[in-house]
Amino acid sequence: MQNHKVPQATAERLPLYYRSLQHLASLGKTRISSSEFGEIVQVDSTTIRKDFSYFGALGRKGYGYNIQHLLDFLRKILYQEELSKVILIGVGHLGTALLNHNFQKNNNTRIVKAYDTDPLKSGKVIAGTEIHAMDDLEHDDNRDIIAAILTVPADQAQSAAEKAIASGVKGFLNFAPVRLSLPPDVYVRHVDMTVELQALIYFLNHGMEEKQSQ
Amino acid sequence: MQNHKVPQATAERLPLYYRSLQHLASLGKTRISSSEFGEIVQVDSTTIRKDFSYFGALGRKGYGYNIQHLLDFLRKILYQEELSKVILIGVGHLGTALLNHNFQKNNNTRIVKAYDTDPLKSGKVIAGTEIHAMDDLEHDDNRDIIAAILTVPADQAQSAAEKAIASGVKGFLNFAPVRLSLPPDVYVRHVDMTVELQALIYFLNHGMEEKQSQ
DNA sequence: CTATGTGAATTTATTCACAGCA
DNA sequence: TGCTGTGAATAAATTCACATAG
Repeated sequence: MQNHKVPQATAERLPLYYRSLQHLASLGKTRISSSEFGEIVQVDSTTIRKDFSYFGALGRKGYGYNIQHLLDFLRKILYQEELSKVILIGVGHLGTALLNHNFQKNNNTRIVKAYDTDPLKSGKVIAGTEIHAMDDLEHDDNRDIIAAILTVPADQAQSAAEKAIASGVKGFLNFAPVRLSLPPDVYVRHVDMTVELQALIYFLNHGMEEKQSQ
Repeated sequence: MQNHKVPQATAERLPLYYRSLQHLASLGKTRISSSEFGEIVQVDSTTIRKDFSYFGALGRKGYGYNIQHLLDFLRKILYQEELSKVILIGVGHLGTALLNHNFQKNNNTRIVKAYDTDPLKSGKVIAGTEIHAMDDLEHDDNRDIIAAILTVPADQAQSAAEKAIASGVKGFLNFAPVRLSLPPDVYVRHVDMTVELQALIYFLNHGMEEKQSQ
């Protein structure tokens, strides 16, 4: 069995598994059962076993899963063996926060360059990352960049994304509160904090006590 | 037909609809069809019609939807008529960014108070929001607070959440990269940027060109 | 003729139930 | 016995197909 038909829901849980297993490994833990792991990541143990089963037999009956073995496997499938370079577009409050954070912790992803429209910002360096002028974006060669993090205001998101695509970027993590209209070969994930907060308030007010999201 | 059995997926789209309709209204638009709206929010038009149908007939056949009517309706169901007060726990880079942003735009939600462990920060005011000492959290009366935004480091998230619950908070928007173990009447939504970025990288590398997330 | 509203069909995801290996 | 791996059953969400109202 190979990754030729991995359900989307499964794929979206893999990074969570990966990070959690890294944490367990750092505590010195070497094996774990699907039920113990399920409690930690708050995913039903059957779902975990099924998720792993799409990639073949990763565990051992009566034993559970070897954490290092899972990590080695997930590192490959999540392309964490090689460094994934991303750019950040929009160095406002949120963009600056992400630059300072820069996904350092056990994560082979790095913001290598940032862009901003503000001429006072371009040329500066924040947390080791140089800020370029937004006007340069579409002319740069960013074909070695896998994705862009979009932290520009809503009204600039579409045009910024188009410039990034012109420079070679194929994916976006979009923090701007708009949906982008982009070519079908471009993949976008939205991180929409306002929507999340309103959804939270909706569920709290309508009493969905049981369900934990994601 | 009332909101007595609204699917979770529908509920999670309502804030997106609401914001997008606010934007359309601000452009002076008064009516919209499900298909035109679907293109804007990137949700299939049938899904939109079905979503609205759970709340009764909000549109008119042959006409579409009256934007103001939808807005009035969504404002109620999303509890945007009254101000929703939230607190922010953890005034690091991300927390500071959220304080500066503070959900101002057409959103009746406000961060009214922040907490941080750093004694140098408590007492200060950022973007009009006062920062309190983390030690005060569990003793404060936050029963008028609907939710807390958790922007503390992973290893502090669980204990910070427990203190917030002690103070009366019932919901969390959790930015910390851990799953929280909390009483079943507490609702948590996770905003997990690292997971999102890794999922994006996964899909880009495994070629899922078609699908747009969320 | 347009565009909603909705049962029915389909697809996707989760959960059950248990066979089988260590 | 303990725990995985997986077909079968169920549940949830989406999409189809079309009747119907304006």
